[in-house]
Amino acid sequence: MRMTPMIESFVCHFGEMGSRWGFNRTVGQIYALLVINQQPLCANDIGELLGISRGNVSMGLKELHSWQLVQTTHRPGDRKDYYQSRGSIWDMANRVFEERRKREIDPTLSLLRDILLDEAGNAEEAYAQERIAEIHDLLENITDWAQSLQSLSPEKLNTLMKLGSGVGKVLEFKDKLMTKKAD
Amino acid sequence: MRMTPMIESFVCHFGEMGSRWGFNRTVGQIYALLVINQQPLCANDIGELLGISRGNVSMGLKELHSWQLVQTTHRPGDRKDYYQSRGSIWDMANRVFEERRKREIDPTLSLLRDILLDEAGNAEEAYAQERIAEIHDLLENITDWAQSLQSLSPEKLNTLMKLGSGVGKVLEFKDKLMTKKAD
DNA sequence: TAATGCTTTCAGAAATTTCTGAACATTCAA
DNA sequence: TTGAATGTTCAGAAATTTCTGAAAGCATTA
Repeated sequence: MRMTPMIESFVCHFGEMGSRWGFNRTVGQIYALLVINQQPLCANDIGELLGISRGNVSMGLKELHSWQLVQTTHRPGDRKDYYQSRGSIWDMANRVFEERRKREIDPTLSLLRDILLDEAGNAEEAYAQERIAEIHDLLENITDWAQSLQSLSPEKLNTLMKLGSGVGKVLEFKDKLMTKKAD
Repeated sequence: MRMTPMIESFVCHFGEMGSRWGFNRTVGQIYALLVINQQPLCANDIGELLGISRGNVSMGLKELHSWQLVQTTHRPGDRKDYYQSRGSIWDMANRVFEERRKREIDPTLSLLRDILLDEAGNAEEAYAQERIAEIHDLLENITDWAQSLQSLSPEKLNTLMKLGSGVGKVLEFKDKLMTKKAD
């Protein structure tokens, strides 16, 4: 593969974007490269295309592996490992959400829970606990919800997203039905 | 205010969490302090409580200000600025989403769009464009959807979240109705 | 107009993160 | 058993981010 300007700008940008999403620049660039390249690439190719050291490539691939975003393939009569992106773009987004939840939200939730179990020592701490409870509940709601959305089929998720704020109407409708039933 | 162990652990952790969410440790800690403290604090208090320099406090508050997460108040006969967190926890979450979208997603969408406007120079670029289009569409869908959810009232959003994956059932139901209507 | 009390700015220091490359590990073929 | 090809690790170098503190700015009051 050659680095055309189009491909280079994508890979570069994805590197920067990556660092916002919880992995570093190199990891983002390696992944970008593998996503837009139909043929699997070996570690050497990757290092040369991105101009980074072998060690760095190895560490980056290790990271992507732990995120289950790449898979390794082999060619007959060739001992090199070849790497490919794994799953659909949807899978990728899910993985990123999941990983971030595990690394960033869960520990926070657990700390907040611990704090809420403590007895407030004074009025200030009592107030603090109220606010912390709000944050805890919000985080918990959002993550629970995100998880239940992930269990929805992609088609249903798509319907839901297409609905946009129109989902409000559907909810009203459902409310009406529930009320009738209760009569 | 005093830094009790409970409050200290919250503030510390929020600092680390903050750095994952697009603002640095200090900004996270200052915000945590203001959220759990009912009384407004002045810059000096903040610096002392967190053990950071005057300049750092000022920069942190400036950042929080630009995110519209704090407001400044004054006391009669006191020239110092006092700071308070602003809005509900929900507002805070919205602000964070919004800011992150503006800073992280929008530039990427715009780059991807530009790339998609270019003519593919060869088969490799054509394949790359296909994958880039997938990413673009996914990002666009998600952000559009997130935006339309933000326009929903908090109560409706809450209903929706409580529904969890049960939203699937409601969608099926709506589908049936739409089909009947079309008959 | 000078002094005071407070905030802001920013150059460079300190801390943190990322990257390199040499050393080591592993596998296979000769 | 040796050596060639490849992958992995990790100490320290390089790059990046964050923080400090001194200087400057800005009102206000004496």
